Amino acid sequence: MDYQFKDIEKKWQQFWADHQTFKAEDKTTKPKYYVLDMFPYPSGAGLHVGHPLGYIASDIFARYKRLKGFNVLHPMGYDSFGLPAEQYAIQTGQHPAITTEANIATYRRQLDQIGFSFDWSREVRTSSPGYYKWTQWIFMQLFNSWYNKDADKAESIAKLVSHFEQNGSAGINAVCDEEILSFTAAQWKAMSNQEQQAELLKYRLTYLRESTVNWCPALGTVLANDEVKDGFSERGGYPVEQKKMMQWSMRITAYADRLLQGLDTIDWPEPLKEMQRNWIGKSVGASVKFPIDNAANIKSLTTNHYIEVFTTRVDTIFGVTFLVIAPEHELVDVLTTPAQKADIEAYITKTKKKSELERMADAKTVSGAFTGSYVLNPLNGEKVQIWIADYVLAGYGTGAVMAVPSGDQRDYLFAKYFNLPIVPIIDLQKIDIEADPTKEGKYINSDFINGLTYKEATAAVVAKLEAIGAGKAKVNFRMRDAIFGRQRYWGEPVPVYFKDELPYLIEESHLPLVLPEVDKYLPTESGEPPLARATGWNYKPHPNPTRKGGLSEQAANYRETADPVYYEQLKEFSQAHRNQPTEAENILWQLLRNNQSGHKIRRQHSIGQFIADFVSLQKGLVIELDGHHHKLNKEADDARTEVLNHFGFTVIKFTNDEVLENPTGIVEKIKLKLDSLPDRDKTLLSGDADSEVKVSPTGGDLEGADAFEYELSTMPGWAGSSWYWYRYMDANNDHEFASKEAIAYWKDVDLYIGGSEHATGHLLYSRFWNKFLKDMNLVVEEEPFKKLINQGMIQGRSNFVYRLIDELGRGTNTFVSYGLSKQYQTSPLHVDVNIVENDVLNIDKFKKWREEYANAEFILEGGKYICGVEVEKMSKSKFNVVNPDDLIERYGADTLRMYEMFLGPLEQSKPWNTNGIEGVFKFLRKFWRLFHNDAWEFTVLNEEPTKAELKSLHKIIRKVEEDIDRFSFNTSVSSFMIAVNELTDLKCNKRSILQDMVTILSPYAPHICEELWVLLGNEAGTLSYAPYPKFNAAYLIEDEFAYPISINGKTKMNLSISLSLEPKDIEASVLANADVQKYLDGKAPKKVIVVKGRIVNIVL
RNA sequence: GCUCAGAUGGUGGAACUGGUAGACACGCAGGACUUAAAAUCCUGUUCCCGUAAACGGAGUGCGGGUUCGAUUCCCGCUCUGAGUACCA
Repeated sequence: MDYQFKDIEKKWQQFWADHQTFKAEDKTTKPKYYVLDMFPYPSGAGLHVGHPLGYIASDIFARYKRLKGFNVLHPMGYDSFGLPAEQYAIQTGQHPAITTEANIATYRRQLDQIGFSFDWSREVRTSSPGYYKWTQWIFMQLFNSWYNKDADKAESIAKLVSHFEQNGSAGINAVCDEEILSFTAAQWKAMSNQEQQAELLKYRLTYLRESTVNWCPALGTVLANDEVKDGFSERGGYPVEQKKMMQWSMRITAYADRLLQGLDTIDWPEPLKEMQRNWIGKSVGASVKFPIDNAANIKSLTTNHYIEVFTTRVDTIFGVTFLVIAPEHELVDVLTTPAQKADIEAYITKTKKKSELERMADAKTVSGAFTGSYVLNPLNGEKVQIWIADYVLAGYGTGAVMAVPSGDQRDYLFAKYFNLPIVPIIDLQKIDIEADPTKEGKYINSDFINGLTYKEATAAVVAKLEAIGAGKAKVNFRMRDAIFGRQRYWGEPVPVYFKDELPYLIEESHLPLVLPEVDKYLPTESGEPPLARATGWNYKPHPNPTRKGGLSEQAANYRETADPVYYEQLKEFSQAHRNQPTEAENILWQLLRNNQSGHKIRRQHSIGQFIADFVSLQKGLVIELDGHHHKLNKEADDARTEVLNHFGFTVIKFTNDEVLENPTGIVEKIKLKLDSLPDRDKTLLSGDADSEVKVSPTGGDLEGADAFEYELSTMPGWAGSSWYWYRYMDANNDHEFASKEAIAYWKDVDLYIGGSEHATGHLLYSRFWNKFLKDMNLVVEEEPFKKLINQGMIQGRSNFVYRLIDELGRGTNTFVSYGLSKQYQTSPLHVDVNIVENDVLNIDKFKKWREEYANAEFILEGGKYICGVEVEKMSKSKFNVVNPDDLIERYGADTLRMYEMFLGPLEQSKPWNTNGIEGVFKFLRKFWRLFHNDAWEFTVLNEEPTKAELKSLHKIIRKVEEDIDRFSFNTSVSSFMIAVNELTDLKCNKRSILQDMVTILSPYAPHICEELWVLLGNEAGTLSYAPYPKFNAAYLIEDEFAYPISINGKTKMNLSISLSLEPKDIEASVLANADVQKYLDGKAPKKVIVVKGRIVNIVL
């Protein structure tokens, strides 16, 4: 048979799913290898052709590692909390869980048909309670920790408390807030609990802090910087104001230095590391205190009698001619003299109108105002003017800068503008037209460092400052603590409640804190986050619903209807089902939970010996969802219905497809049914007569006088993705985020593939959480991702048609081919790339594409309509989106996989272009044909292979090994083509050669290889774990080599010479050659270079 | 401005440590098979001069340098892409 990719691919995808072929082992003697793709957000648009690029590369690598004898962990899951689903929910009222579920289903279908070897038994979703329970748990660990600088690691807050109790605040060297109290042990003990908690919050690794946000009252939400344009929201154009807000923050700055150091230990692309280094922004310098002149006479100057600055060029301190402080600086009022008051106030008013972004963006205009006061240079006592200017930001460093106009361009412009002195401080400085920040040369005008070099001067100045107590060497980081709260609905609830305005953790046994239902996904009218809409959602820490005097209510309730004989077993089953719901079950559950139908619905609840998918105990209605399983067991199913009827239950059934197509319609039907039913007769189920149906309490609906408010903001998008690689190690663990054994075995990710857009977000936060978990002894590695590869972005490639324009500038219905378009007046229009092949427009399809083109006319070149081309972002509006589904339909997954790799180096960005895909498809067909005769009958011989055949095989064995090791997948695809071309020329159909070829090719094109593997007589499913063929260099040894003979470095001809000859003999043999003599033209060569096995070069 | 990456035929790209530039594929041109088309197969295809061909010259963004020999190493520049920014 010809190569039937559709049947083959369907068959093997089903086989892998049925046999769990790629399930990673937990207990094995094999070495481990963990290959991970960056967590996808399941967007509504589904996969486009750019997404699978990295997944295909990682899949090839994973499959290759299996062949090489590794136990490979290659999981996939979804970062399923996020803004798009919430936006959609706001617009349509559709629960984000449902949208997300549907999107995941699309993703899964698309991923499956590309033939990835994921271990789906470990799938995780950040939005499922079973997952975010542990995100919340890690949050709790961060809350319960502080950073001990002396130990250089995070420690338990209990340890800090015991230190306070014994020694007070003395001797603590922590990363913490700036305004901490100093106290003795006795004073600590005398504090109220509330005072103590308030103080501890200043140390916790996650803490509440007031921060400024872009608040949009009209939208009732906080906007990111890039959602604000010129003081108005990008969406809707409503005014945006700066608002202070209490926000959860993560003390990532505690880890700044370790995050920086760690970069040297990991194998990541250099540009990516550089980005992180810049982001962390470590600068080594000094802090210097400038005493305020005449401080004693300034009224209300109570605290500091100096202004502190941070500088990276402390060596330039003698060039300081003025000081600039931020307009918001706390000392501005105090320092402003009466004469300057009007100026300063006017300037501050002006500044207030600018956003922080605008202040940073405007680099050209120089502005500022003099306060009228002075500081003294601590090293020479010179009087220095104090100015305010908006280029200095209060939030950065100390909010003050020492200005050195000779060395800093910004200070230079400022000094020129306001006529302030500019003092050169280095002899080589050239400062006639601009500042010169050089470090070369010797110092001048600089007191005791005159004549010194940069290094000497810096050391001398720091030493002097320290000696007189006016400053010290200091390291500053650009990175700030990360805000960890979002005023959104679709995210993890923060496991915190408030008592007397202070945050406390909920009890661990109450995790997960489940996201409550709300009527709308919008902020409240008073501007509170959407969670404030949840009715009765508050926390009551006690009494603890544990089973002191018997069963908890929930458990009792469960036992109520369960057959006692099977109780334990049933409980286990239903728990497992709840943790792994099907798509349809999950969607339906989101719509039925929390009495949304007006009735209490339970899921996976046991009745007799059975487990019902959903049940209302009150009404006795069982709702069953049918998958394939039930269809196959019609008899058993009917029997079950009969028994349930007997117990007084009504059973209604829906298929999964019905639920997926129209979930709300199904819910309507269920409601109608429930309303029409009388209450169930409870006497029918044995032992059930006098038990009372109670609504079981969840963490959410506890009632009581002393219930407390939960935190109403949710966690940001990066929370769930900051630890997910550990969950894959032990994805179904109910007791821990991952077991100690699993973590000890899998340790870290060996290969991580994804885009560089995550450089300063996900990849930095993940490293931070990982280091924290390491400090807590919960994980074993300091760095989570040992090796990282950035896949390049796939850009779109747009096609254009050129519409003829008439004399009046109006568009006509005539289109000019690209090559002729310059001879006419035309305007280019995007045309759908899917009706263009190799830049030739399919005219029939074009006419059908849009009604208005039905009668279009064309001016052709060479009988064809050629389209113009441009590289742009891939987007629907540009009609350049290529969907993998279409390509798989036409060519199959194996072709798509190989073509995406063939496109070029993985790391490089490139425009998507389907032009070459035919070649890859032809290659696979040619490969298939090696195993078949002219009549397409499978024909493979058991003959001994020839030398030439063995050479082809071993060349490719080695080539693919080398290429995969350096992630050069495109070159290995080319090599496969060469090998198959060679074997075709040799008419090779020898089993020993072809079977090895199948193994080598299988990571790239797994479906066709599985099929051929079985045709060759091997057991189905064994290919994925077959040993990779062993390379034997002996087959590649050559006796002769065609030496290129060059004259003065220009190749003139080739001469075959035995490789056993030594350079001296080669030279003699070359010079004796008649053709060479012709080139020499009787002249004696000056020099002859011979490199054995490489080249001969004759210099004349 | 700074940091990083890149620039090779009509196109995607190859050349791994300085040693035959353009592998492999697309496209294009010509041919075979066919009533025809599709599919398939064969041949050619860096540019220029010349041309039946041999042959000759130029050539890896631009200008220099090191070397017997440079796409590869060094110096200077241009352009493209990514990140980042009054960060003290």
